[in-house]
Amino acid sequence: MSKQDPLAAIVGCCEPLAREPLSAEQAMELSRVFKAMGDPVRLRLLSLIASHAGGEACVCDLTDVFDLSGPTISHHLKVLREAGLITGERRGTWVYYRVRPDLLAQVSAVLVPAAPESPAGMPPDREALPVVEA
Amino acid sequence: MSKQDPLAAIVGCCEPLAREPLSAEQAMELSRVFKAMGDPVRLRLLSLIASHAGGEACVCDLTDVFDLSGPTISHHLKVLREAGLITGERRGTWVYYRVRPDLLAQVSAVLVPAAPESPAGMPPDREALPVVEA
DNA sequence: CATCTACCTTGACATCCGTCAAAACAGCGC
DNA sequence: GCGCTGTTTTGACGGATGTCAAGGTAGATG
Repeated sequence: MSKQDPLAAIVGCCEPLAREPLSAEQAMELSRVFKAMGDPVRLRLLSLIASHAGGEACVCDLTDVFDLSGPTISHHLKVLREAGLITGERRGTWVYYRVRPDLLAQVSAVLVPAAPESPAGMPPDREALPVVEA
Repeated sequence: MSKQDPLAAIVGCCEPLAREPLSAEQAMELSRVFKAMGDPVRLRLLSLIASHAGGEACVCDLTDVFDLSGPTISHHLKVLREAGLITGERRGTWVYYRVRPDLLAQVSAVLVPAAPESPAGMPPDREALPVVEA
């Protein structure tokens, strides 16, 4: 459970949620990644980096997209970095960030709904259960 | 953008992150789901419900798993419910929760790394870029 | 109707978090 | 070495959040 590289904790970590409950430790590590993505600015930053031409984005490409100060963007990038979602590389005065697709793939796989191993014969009306009125 | 049913906002919402940046609105909706999963207790609750026999769990199955008070569990379930991740149904004095697999599938799909449309010819050494030393 | 169990809501509190101004650090060119 | 640009860190502040005690609601039973 390395704090410096959450990927090490998450690789091979978890069956799909629908198959097996997470342990307290697994939930602790995985929730850190979700919490990092739980802010709209950070989520947009992640998507900007992931989809940027060349698979990486310079901080200078990111800061003007938001009406926020430089330190705020820097702070958000740090949160993403520490969650293991991105890696950064300095090239001269510029810093370029890339996403870690392996981590995203892992997290994505944990969320996948019940695999085709779902029990056959489930009553189809189960899907129509009413939502609780709050 | 219904506040009562985030699924309505997320269905068909988003290309994979790696393909296209999220808009501010998309990020706002999606980050709400991630924020809901960004707490270890809530993530464990979600996994317990998702993997429970019969695809649903009664609150009474959940409360003893944690060393937390009833109101805290209730609050967490509410957060998950309002994020659209679970639905609840009262049966007599008991309340049963189920996950919404369609929402999970959507969110999972957004996180999937670059699809097979990735540009061929990417230099393989790109994966070995060093992590910035903090 | 009274009593019970299960669950949810309210309000208070301590802790956490997003934001920015100021300061500091990293790298470059002269 | 100095001045510049780009980026990160630090510290303060206001707002958000996890937790629980107290209180309330929903449903079942006698």
